[in-house]
Amino acid sequence: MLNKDKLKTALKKESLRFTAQRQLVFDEVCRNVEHRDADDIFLSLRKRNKPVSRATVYRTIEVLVKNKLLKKLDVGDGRARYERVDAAEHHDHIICVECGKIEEFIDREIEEFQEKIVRDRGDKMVRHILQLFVVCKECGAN
Amino acid sequence: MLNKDKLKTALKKESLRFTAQRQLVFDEVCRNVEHRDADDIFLSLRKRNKPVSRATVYRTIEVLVKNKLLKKLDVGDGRARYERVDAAEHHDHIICVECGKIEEFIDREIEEFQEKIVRDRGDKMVRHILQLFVVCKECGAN
DNA sequence: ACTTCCTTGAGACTCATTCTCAATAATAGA
DNA sequence: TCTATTATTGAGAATGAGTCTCAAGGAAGT
Repeated sequence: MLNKDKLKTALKKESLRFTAQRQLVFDEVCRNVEHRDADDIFLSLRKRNKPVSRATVYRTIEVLVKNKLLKKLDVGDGRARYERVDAAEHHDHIICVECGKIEEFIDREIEEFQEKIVRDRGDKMVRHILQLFVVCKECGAN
Repeated sequence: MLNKDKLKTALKKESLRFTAQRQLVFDEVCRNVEHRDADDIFLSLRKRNKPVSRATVYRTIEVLVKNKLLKKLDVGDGRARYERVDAAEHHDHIICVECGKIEEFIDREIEEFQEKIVRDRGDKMVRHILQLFVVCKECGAN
């Protein structure tokens, strides 16, 4: 499905109108720069002379997250990060506490253990967070 | 080691003075009510006629977290929770997105997988977060 | 095109947390 | 113990990410 159609589908599902601003925000997050915060997106649009207000950026992000076109990431510094969701598999994050670099990893086995824990308790998994805070190889070398 | 000594040791290590306020905050968090936010601690002290200012509560919490007498927990609602660290083993959290209940679990195998991932990359683990967001059994039944 | 009612933008507001700074208290030294 | 030094405290101001307000503008159905 084309990007534009993904957005339109999501908006229809939410009974929201398709607008130029929502398209601009979605285009911006689709530029595939990873782990950006809301202000990055706002400023990037403004810089490219496609200004959309902060309020609209936040409002649009909310819709995108709700419809799984965008993933929200909390790295514990009080600013949410967002990353585009595409066909790629679910992944978790390794965050360097010194340089702030965020990398991704996947571990099927851990995923399965998590599922099992929840299933065994009789709960229903909604989502999960697995974050490994490290001093990365480069930072550790200094 | 006695609680008071744990605090004194931490303060000495940080070159900070032992004060009645810091003792009060530490006593309060040691009352073992789990997963409290900073304002809970502040209000609880005030209610028991042991008022300590918000600023001091926050400042003391920071020292306690840094010295691993308290663990900070981010459940994604914008208010940090704190739980006392005692002899008990490290654990992770299951959070119900409907009722807000926070429970704990331990899984040695997941822990080991995490260690291995970091080790294999050449990074050094500082801490990790594993949170399973669920609809719990009780909430799912309704 | 008309009408309805949703969306937008600018800035006010919220709320957790941090900062400021003058008054107070802890510690070291005499 | 008394004093000098320097850290700590508290009240409230400041911060900053995110949310809300509401009048003006725009999308969509008829």
